[in-house]
Amino acid sequence: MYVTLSAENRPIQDLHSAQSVARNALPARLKAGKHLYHEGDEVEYVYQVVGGVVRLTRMLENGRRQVIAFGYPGDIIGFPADGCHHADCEALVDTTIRAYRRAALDHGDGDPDLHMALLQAALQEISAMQDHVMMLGQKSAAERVASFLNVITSRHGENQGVHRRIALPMCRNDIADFLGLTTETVSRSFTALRKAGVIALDGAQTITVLRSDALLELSRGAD
Amino acid sequence: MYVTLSAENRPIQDLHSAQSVARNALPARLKAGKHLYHEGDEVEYVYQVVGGVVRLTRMLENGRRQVIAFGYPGDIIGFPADGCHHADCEALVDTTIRAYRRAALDHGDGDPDLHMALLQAALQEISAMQDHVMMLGQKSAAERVASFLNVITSRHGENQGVHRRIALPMCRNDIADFLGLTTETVSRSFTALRKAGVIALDGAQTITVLRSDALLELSRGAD
DNA sequence: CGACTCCTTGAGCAGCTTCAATCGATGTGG
DNA sequence: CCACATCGATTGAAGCTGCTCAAGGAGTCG
Repeated sequence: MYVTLSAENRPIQDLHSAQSVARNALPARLKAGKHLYHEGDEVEYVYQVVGGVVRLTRMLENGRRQVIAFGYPGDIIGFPADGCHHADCEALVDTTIRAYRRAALDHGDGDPDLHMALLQAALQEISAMQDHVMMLGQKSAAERVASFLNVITSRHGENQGVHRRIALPMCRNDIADFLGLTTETVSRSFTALRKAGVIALDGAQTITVLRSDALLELSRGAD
Repeated sequence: MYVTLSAENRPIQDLHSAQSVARNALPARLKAGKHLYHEGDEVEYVYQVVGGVVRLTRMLENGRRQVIAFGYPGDIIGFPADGCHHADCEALVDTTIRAYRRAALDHGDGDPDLHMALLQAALQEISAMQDHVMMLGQKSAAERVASFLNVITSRHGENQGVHRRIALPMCRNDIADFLGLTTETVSRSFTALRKAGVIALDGAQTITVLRSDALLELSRGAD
C-alpha cells in the first residue's frame, strides 16, 4: 500500500487470480505524465499498479495541492466514495496497471478471493491514511522527510552492497506537497541529511541510505 | 462519517436491518471516559455509534498524540487493518453503540445489505481521511479551526433561530490534536472568530455560528 | 471555600515559509 | 561542439505563523 509511515514490507499481492482473468482484469499501459483518472470521474474500475509509479493528488479551490499518496507496484488505487474518484491519478513514469471492474469490489463479481483482497486493500488504505494524518499533524519537517525516505527506501529501494538505494521518480515539489512542506524545506532537509552522513545523493533523484538506523531514529523524532 | 472537511449531511444509516438483528447487532453502552478498544487489540467487532460521541486517537512513541476522528451517531468505527485496531477509541460522553461481528464486514455473515453498508462506510472513511490529510497538509491554523467548526456545526449542530448551535463534547486539547495545533492556538482562533462576530461562545463548550457564510469563507482560506 | 481542571491571554522565540538568486543538468539551435 | 535557454534543485536572507513558557481567569466538585 502506498507510501506511508508504516514501513512493513508487505508482499506484492497478485490479485490476478486464474479465475478472475477473463472477467475482471484488463491490463493497460500509461505513459509518464498521463492521467489514469481525474477527481470527480465516475468510478468504473479500481486499479492495481503492476509496474511504475503513480501520484494521487487533490486540489483545493485556491490552487493549493496535496499529494495523497504515491502508488507503487502492488498498490490498489481508485477506491470510490459516492461512486466518484476523489483524487487525480497521474503516472510519474511509464506505468502498467491492471483494472478490475468496480463490481469486483462491491460484491466480488463471481470471484470471492478477489473481493476479499480488494476489501483488505481498502482497510489497509484507511490505516495508511491515518498514518499520514499522524505524520502531518504531529511531526516536524525533518521528521517528515526522514519518515518519507525511510519508508520509501525500505519498501521500494534495492540493496547496494550494505546500503539501500532508490531512484525517486517524483520531484521535490511532489514530495513537499506529500509532506505538507515547501520544496525549499524538503531540499534543505535532504541537504542536512547528506551533510550528517545519513544519506548520499547521486544527482537529485537517486539517494542511498548510508545509516538506516540514524534515519529511523530521526523519523521518530526527539523524545 | 466522522468529522472531516466534507460537510455533506449524510442521513444516519441504520444498519440495524431486520434481518441482522439476531445475528449481528449487540447493543452496548459506554460511560464517558471509558475505552471501547485500544490500539493493537484484535478486532472482533466493528461498531456503529448510535448515540453520544467517541474519540479515536493514535499515539506516537514519544507521547505525541493525534486525534484521528470524532465519531458521531451513524458513524462506523473500528475497521480492522491486519486484524487489529490501529487507534484507541474512548467515549467523550455517555455513548451507545451497536456491535457487528467482523464477519459481517468480511463476507456479510448472511446479510448482504449489511455487508454492502459496511463496505460503503469503509470507502467513505478513506475519502474522509484524505480530507483530513488535505487539511493538515495545506491549511493554516485559522483555516483548520474554521473548517472544523463549519463541519461539526453543519453536520451535528441544531438550529437556534436563524443560527446554528452546537455543544462540543471534546476539550480544546482534543481539537488541537485533531487539527495538528496546540490548545493555545485553537483557543486564540476561537477568540478571533468571536471578536470578528462569526461565532458566539456560551461557555467554552457551546458555540453558535452567527455568520456561517463567513465561517465557510474562512475555512476555504485566502486565494 | 479551596483545589482542581480547563480555557484564555501575553510575551518571546523557533521553525518554516517567502522571496530571490545561483547552481546544475538537460536539451536545442547555430 | 559550444553557446544559450530552460527547468528543477539548492542556498541565502528576512519575515511571519504558530509554538513554548508562563500567568491569570472561569467553572466544577469535594
